[in-house]
Amino acid sequence: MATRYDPQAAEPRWRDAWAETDLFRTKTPAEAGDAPKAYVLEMFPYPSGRLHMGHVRNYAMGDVVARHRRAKGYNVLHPMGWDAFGLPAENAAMERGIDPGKWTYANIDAMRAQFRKLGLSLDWSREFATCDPDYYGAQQALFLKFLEKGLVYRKASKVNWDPVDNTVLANEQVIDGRGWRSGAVVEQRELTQWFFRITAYADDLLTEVQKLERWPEKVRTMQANWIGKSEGLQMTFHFAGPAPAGFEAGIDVFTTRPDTLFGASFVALSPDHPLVVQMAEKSEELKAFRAKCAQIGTSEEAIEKAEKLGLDTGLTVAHPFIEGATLPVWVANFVLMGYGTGAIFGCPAHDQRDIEFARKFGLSVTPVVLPPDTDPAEFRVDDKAYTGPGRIFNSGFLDGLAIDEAKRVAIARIEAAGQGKGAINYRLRDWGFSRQRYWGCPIPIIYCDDCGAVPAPMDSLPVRLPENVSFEKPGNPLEHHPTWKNVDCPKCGKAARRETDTLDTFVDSSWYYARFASIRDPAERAYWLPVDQYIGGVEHAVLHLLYSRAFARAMRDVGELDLPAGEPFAGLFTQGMVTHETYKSADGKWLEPDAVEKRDGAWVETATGAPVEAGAIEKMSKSKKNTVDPDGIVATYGADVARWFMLSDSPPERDVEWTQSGVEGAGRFAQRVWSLADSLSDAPYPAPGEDAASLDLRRVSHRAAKAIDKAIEDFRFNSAIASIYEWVNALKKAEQSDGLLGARAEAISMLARCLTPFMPHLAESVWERIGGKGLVSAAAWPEAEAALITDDTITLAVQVNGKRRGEISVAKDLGNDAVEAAAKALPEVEAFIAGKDVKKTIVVPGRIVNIVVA
RNA sequence: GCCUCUGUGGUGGAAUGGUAGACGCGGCGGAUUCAAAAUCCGCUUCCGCAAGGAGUGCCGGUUCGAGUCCGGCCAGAGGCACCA
Repeated sequence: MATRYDPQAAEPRWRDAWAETDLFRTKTPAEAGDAPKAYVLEMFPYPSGRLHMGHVRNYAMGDVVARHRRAKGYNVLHPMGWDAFGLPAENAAMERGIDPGKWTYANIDAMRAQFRKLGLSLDWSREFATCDPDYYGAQQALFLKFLEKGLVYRKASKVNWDPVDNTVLANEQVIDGRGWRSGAVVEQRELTQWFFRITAYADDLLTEVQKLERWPEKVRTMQANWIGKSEGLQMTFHFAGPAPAGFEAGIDVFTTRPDTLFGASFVALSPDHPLVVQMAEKSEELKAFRAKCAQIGTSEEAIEKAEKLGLDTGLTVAHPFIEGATLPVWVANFVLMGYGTGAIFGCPAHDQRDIEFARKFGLSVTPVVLPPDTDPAEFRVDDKAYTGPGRIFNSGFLDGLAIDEAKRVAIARIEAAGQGKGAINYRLRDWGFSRQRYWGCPIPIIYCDDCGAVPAPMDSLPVRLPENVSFEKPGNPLEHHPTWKNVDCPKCGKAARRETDTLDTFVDSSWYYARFASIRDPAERAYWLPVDQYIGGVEHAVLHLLYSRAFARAMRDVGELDLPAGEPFAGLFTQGMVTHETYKSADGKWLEPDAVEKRDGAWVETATGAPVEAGAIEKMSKSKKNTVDPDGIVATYGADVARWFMLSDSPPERDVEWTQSGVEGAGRFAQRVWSLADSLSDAPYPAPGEDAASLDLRRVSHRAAKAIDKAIEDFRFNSAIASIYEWVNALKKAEQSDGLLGARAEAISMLARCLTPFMPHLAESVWERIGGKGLVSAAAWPEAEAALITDDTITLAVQVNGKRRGEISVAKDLGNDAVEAAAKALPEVEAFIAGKDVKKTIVVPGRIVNIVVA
């Protein structure tokens, strides 16, 4: 009597069995012996309190890799923890009066329970949350070591201020002029902040990212662009007339186009340039101009319009190469204080911004780069700057040189004159990581009126967050706490104050991977790192992944970490999102998938029967109400089915659309697999037969095992799953033939092992049903027998003039001449070559025959 | 504007330069059933009765052979963006 597989009964039973044997606890290096190590890590979650489908997909992928590696004999580290600091906890405190810590730990408990139901092969003994005092205390120690090494410093600067979240944001956290979390338009404020000197590693971060072969090309380019290296010249323009006080030396500019110096027609300063700030004190006109520039702000719209504003300062500077020539000095809104020196020279003929500026304000335009095959007399620049290749002209000693050569010569001339130097500039800025929030890692600094900023003593760590804070007042609760900030100066003992800023939560996630590796034994850090396979969303391509790479270098420089090339993540995979169709009622309200159904081919609201418009397929989000709750899916279909469907439908790097029918298909498949095992008699089974049918089935099995193995290695989980489907279909068919029991039993034993990474619970049930030894989660990957994955006879396609006309079956090692003859003898081929002149025949052994006729 | 990626049936997607459309979803047909559900089996790129022809966003090239390589376009997605 056929039985059905019941995931609700089976899944908890197997999870208990894994827990009892502590199956996924990593071995120590000594226990592991010769086994290679594999550190498989998925980006750890923020404990929002609820799992979503994106989590299921992310962690299902990681689990496939971890379980596969384990089966292949690796000592696997596959940990889980919580990125637990952050604003949502404070928002909950404000809205509902709950303590952020209690709220967070309750969420962690809820999510851990959900995670456990997924059957992930995690080593829970290494679990921690970033809000654990142990963790953030260690982080404070790191901060102090960085400070000592000069990698952390404090300075006053203009910062991005989020008026809704009441905190500073890093440049990386400002998206289109808005806060990445709040969406509020970001303001500029002058504040004293702690900075991480990420620019110290700019060059290394750029060089090494190019070498990360197991990272997606996309992420590598994104990081390279973000770092933004420019090589050029930094030089000084001397004033032609009397220099303003304090600027006797002249004006420094940075340029990547020293070859176009002869085409310079003006120098432009940023409205925030110190010289402009100084002059504005005595000039109402300049003051007004600065205000006007500041107004435009950084909003998307403002930059889109990009109207060029300018004001002539009346100052002039001397041209470095042309005796007696002078250039006017302007203030221009398009010159940014934060990049280079905050001043440029403008060469309108060969820079689009400069030409727009020059045309608007009537400045001269001198072309100095002549495009190839162009008559100098014919060459004009109107409103479009010429930025292509060519030869230098109108340029004295640079005439006739190619652009690159001219750059070198110009730089050499400026250097010889002592007026400047070849220089490299980066777009990357230091990371301001102070945040004016409560729920974060306290910065271990004490301010003393006499001693200044004093590091908290190492033995006073962790500097703990106070409990019983009030969220009544806006602003930083630590600032408002009655006693917490009052401490004595560690140096002089006088009354002093704690730093009330906390660290950006991106600091917490910049080194957690190292904590997992060393939480049991500090000596294991070197054994486990780097992470062999890191998996997460592409939205972290710049922020988290860049910070982590920089942190790994900083940790190396303070003796905390020793990594080849400084890289923490040897392999990176960025998975796509989970999407779902959206539904809208006639009055424009979003409807949940559960509230609608299809009747007679049209979508209607289940409750009312009112028509529903099925809309775009978008990322699951609460606002569009197109989310599907993993708990419900797990309760209905089981964790295996949810995992399977997440991986089956799309390549892992692409988005996958969640569909009801797809999940049902996955559920059907699970039953089908069960039926294969269920239809076998009880073990023991005979050895596979030697007959042709048995051999055929064995070939299918051994080839499938190999194909699945390879596809998992290559992160082609959807292809691995397709191979499993084919295999199962073949096994289903084999049920109808007699005498295949041995081959079928062998196949199902192999299938159980190949299925384990994807559907671990079902695989255990199948394994148990066929009398497998121990747990299949602990079993080795089935090795394909070489003799069974090669064929004696092969099928070759036969083409005439590149078009397929038939196929032949021949012995594998048949000679080319014989193959050719067999191909030509095919009736369907003969029809196409009869009476024609066969010019040549290409025989690709094992592949194809192509007969070329006139 | 610059950079990166992606374009294949009704649909998600397979194809080391070698039989395009594996596998899933959907659809159609059949078996089983009193009937249904479940399950099982088959068919399913387009045109054509067929022989055959066409076909991987568009145009061209390399090759015996191109979805795949090269050049030029078009469209969509993502990233960066007044970065000198």
